[in-house]
Amino acid sequence: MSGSKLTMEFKHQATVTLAEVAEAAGVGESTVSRVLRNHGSFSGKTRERVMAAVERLGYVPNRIAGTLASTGSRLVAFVIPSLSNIVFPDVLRGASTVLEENRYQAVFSVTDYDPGKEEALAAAMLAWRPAAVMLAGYEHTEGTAKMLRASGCRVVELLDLDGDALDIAVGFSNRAAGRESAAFLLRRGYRRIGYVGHDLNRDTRAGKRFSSFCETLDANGTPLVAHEILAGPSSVENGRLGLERLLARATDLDAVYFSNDDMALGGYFHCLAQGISIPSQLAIFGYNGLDIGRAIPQPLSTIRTPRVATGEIAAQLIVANAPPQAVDLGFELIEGATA
Amino acid sequence: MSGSKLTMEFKHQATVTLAEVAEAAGVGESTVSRVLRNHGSFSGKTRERVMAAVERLGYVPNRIAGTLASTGSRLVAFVIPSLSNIVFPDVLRGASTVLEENRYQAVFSVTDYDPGKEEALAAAMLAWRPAAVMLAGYEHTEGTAKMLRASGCRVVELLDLDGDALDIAVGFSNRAAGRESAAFLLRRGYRRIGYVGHDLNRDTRAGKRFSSFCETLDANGTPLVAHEILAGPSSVENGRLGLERLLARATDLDAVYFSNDDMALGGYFHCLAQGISIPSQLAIFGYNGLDIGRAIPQPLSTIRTPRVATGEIAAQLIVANAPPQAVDLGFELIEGATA
DNA sequence: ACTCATATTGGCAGCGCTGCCAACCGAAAA
DNA sequence: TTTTCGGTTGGCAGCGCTGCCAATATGAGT
Repeated sequence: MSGSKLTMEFKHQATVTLAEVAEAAGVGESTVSRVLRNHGSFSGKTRERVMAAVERLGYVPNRIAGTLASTGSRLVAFVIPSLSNIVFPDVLRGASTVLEENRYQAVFSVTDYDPGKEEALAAAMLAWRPAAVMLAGYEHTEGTAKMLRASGCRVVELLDLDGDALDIAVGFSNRAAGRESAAFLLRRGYRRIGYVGHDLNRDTRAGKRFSSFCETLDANGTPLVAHEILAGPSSVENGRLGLERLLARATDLDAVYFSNDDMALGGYFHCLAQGISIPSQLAIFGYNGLDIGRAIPQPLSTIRTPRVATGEIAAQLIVANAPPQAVDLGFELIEGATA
Repeated sequence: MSGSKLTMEFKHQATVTLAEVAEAAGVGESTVSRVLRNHGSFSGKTRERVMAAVERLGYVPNRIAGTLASTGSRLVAFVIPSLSNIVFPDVLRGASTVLEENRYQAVFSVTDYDPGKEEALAAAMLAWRPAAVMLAGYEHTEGTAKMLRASGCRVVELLDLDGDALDIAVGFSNRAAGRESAAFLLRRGYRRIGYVGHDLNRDTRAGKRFSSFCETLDANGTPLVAHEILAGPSSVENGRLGLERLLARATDLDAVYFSNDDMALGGYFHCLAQGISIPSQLAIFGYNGLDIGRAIPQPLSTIRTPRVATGEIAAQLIVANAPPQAVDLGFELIEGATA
């Protein structure tokens, strides 16, 4: 019983409305609204009276009501494949900084790399009438694309530029990354190259890197010698396991390309544990440019991607209501010491 | 000009309302509402007619309006210190799974470990009238606590149990973690112990671990020999740097406790690079139980924390509208090979 | 003192949906 | 035939705020 009483008291507290503030301040509702949003004109003493009442009553504006009444929503919806893959927290981090500065609010949901789930979650997001929906890459179901197009809200596709954008795209070319990785290894003189990766049907961006990587090797007349694809998400452990399996099958590799740095670190540790010397016996090349790659005894050779910047720029474009466009942030090849 | 026309078309598309669906289906608004929420009673043929109209018009319910009209909001607000520290993405991951299953929506913002910012962001969150606000730990400003208490919405404090909860708390005791870490090292025979950590004023949970760790050493009559605190967030690079500095000052340490696994990995790599043999010359102990700690050549000795489970349980309690309580999920000491 | 432009202000109709309530519709019961 | 009752259904008043517009106040100019 004291529980329910408490609840009621809470409810009462929570329920201070604009109208009550207006009454307490002895002004009209619209005046309070103008003062709080600092929009329109009002006198200094009015402002003080209103602020005093707000303070006294502990008024917290109701954004739900505000959003319904006005037009734009200041909500930005992220539909991301994963939170385990550090890429996405990094993007969110970049975006949230900019969004918070501009009083936007981020909402998110996680698709687990499942296009069907992406469609369902995108629909759920649209129900909040966000200012923008941000998703990873270009590979969406027909339904998702149709829905987004029809929604009238801005759409930002992140971390990929190899395809046609629905509206805005911010990122870099994964195909170019795969190509440059291969070119680098070839330039360094490696010829018997293998690959260790995770599920490419789900992570289509990793798939694009892999296929361009292979094409580049083919064009050079030194095709990929062997590859090992592990089910499940990328992880250090899987990288280690993958390299172990790959080397069991292909003993004479001189370099291995990994789907990303997590996997590459696993490979690095495998070599460390097995006494395989890097890069003289085996070279290792990753993707992402994680900080940890610089802290291991031999800095990891990899490609550094602008993950945080991708989030920042995407958010800035939305805040500024920029026209449709594709922004190429590029990437940086880190020579490192492992290849 | 074609741009503005496009916008208008979009707007038109986006603007399908419940009333239009009702009209198209030849039924009343409330009937459509009942069918869509599968709540209340309606006949089978009515259901079909409504669903057909929804499909035909591409209707997406407006949750903003729905939330305003009804009472509870199905929004859960996360106010987290950081997205760089993997702890928080892990918690979000656990929570988002449960929330999505229950048609709740997660919103978040990042305080950057700043209590003042936390207060501002919590206020902004409250404006969305969420069903619950989830924050890290117990250390909030007076203002934050007061505001949350007055808000009438559920509050969940995560990842800490050493203090008094506002409402619900889910996590484990950081003090116990510090204590057990020290006890483990002592049990193993280490006596000249050092510490490498990051900014403890900001990360108060790391601070609690550190102080309990020291108390335990003191109680044993073998106080901490030296410590090195680095400004800025925890990172592998800082761990490496920290250990380097620590060893420069205290040459005869036999074990080092790190504020978390990131830092510990940095220390591990430093030893690897310097040829310091682990654990015979120097033992290393971390905190968090990251996967990568198991993949390095010598598995890291550490404490594994239930980060994902913390998010899951917290979300479940909110979904179930559980009464105020503190849930201790405990942690697991991993003996590893580095201490 | 009188006029007119400008600065302030309040009233009120929605935004799109939910919740309540009255109305309606057979079919079973009287 | 009339009454009864549960299953269905539509109408409509808000939820709390914003945007528009009319009303009032202020102040400078003559």
